[in-house]
Amino acid sequence: MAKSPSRTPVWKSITITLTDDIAQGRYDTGTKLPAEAQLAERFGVNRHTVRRALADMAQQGLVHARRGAGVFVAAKPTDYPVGKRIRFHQNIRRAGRAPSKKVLRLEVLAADGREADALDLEPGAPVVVYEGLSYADDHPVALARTVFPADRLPGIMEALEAHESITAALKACGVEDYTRRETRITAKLATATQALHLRTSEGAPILRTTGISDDLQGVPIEFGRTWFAGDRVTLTVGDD
Amino acid sequence: MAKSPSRTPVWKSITITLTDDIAQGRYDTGTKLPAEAQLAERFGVNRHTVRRALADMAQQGLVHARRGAGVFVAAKPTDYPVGKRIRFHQNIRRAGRAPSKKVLRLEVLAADGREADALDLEPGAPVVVYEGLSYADDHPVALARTVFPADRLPGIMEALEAHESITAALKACGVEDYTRRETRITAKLATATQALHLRTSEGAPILRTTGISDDLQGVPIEFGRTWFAGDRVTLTVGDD
DNA sequence: ATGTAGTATTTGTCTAGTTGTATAGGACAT
DNA sequence: ATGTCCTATACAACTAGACAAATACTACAT
Repeated sequence: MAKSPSRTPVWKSITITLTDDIAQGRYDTGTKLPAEAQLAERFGVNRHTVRRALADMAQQGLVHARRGAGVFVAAKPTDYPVGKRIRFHQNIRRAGRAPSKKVLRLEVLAADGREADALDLEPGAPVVVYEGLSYADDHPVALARTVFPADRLPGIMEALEAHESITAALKACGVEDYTRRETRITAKLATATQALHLRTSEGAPILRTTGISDDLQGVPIEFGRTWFAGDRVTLTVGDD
Repeated sequence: MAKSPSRTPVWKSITITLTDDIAQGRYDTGTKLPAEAQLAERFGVNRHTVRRALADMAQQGLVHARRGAGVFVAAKPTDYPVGKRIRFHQNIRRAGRAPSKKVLRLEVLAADGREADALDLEPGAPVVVYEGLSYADDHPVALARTVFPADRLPGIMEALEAHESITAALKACGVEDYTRRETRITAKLATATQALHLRTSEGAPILRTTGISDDLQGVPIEFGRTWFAGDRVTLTVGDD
């Protein structure tokens, strides 16, 4: 007897294959996928199993089904440029999609060791902790936890609440421009809460970026981590 | 049977009985056995005891179970010649069996790098992707994924749909003859979907051939991979 | 050309049946 | 004591078939 029968459900492997087909551009945005019955033939499974896979993809916002018409590709995995100038709203808009954000947490705390180190502060200095979700076309793309030096950016808390983008909030605090000093990227597995926010499953692959941004004088003004749903986002590095 | 302590386990006697039933032709190859629950009732044992017997028979390659569908009597081994002239229908017919094929997928897509390289095309040029199952006496023998250059073979898509064999379809597109430039053979483990198509189990050994065919002028007209159920197919090389 | 009716196609939903897996426990031989 | 054989129960994963509902397509009358 073979040792491991079906460790991964069949429907999941179908999800992976179809998601890859879309990511590779074999099915473009807006085009119709083959009918469920045809996909069932192609994969050698019952139609219901294909439906299970498509339902999973629909929940992630990758496809959208219309009864009687077909299943259509809703969105290609988002290309997200990582470089010196990271501006979420600009990036998403450039991809022809509607950016928005939701504040999950906003409070003033004392900086811990690593935060103080990254932001060049005394340990225990007040920092504004922002946690939020970023959306593209109402689909969650990124979960971010960002720390700002409170004393260096008076009014940042109110600005973050009022303005739609972080760039706009920083500008309201007198930061005309800012650039990324460095960005580190690693792969993680989604925790339960991360999965909930990013509308993926616990244990799904996650891209985590860690970065520090400076203002034009080279003074650090932001230290944060961002988590991306790995199967829906492609980080691109290089051209900037 | 009084209270004599049976030296042979119950499950083994079930194996013997069922194996004999198959050998006697009471269950033909490809047909479904009664459900495990019914067999359990017939033998007056628990379902798990029947499963133990069926697992033993499955390991011997006598039967094959499909979750949700049933347990089926496995097909007999097939010899499959590999050489310069590979013609599935001819090969199968020569073995005294009835060939047929089923189209699983037929789409026009953009060629990826390897496909373009193999077919001597520009990357992104249109290719017809064909995926199909080949049968001998209604038993799946091979799972094929073949890529044809769309521009070089006008009408190939309709021809593949209409004609019973690939050779016939190519002839309809003006390809009188074609030969294998090279064939590579490796062993793989069956993925879930491959196993479903070939009626074997995930993780079972699979023979994979990769090949390119040229027309009489030496122009590549086909690049494809074919998967065979390793325990049911013997590839033969040499005489041609 | 245009609207309409009919047909075929496609997704949504439901019910039922089958195998795969996990857990728990009793009987029995070595 | 330990492992094998068998029973019992429950649930997950998948198949199978049928029908409803929404849409797309085609032929036809005007």
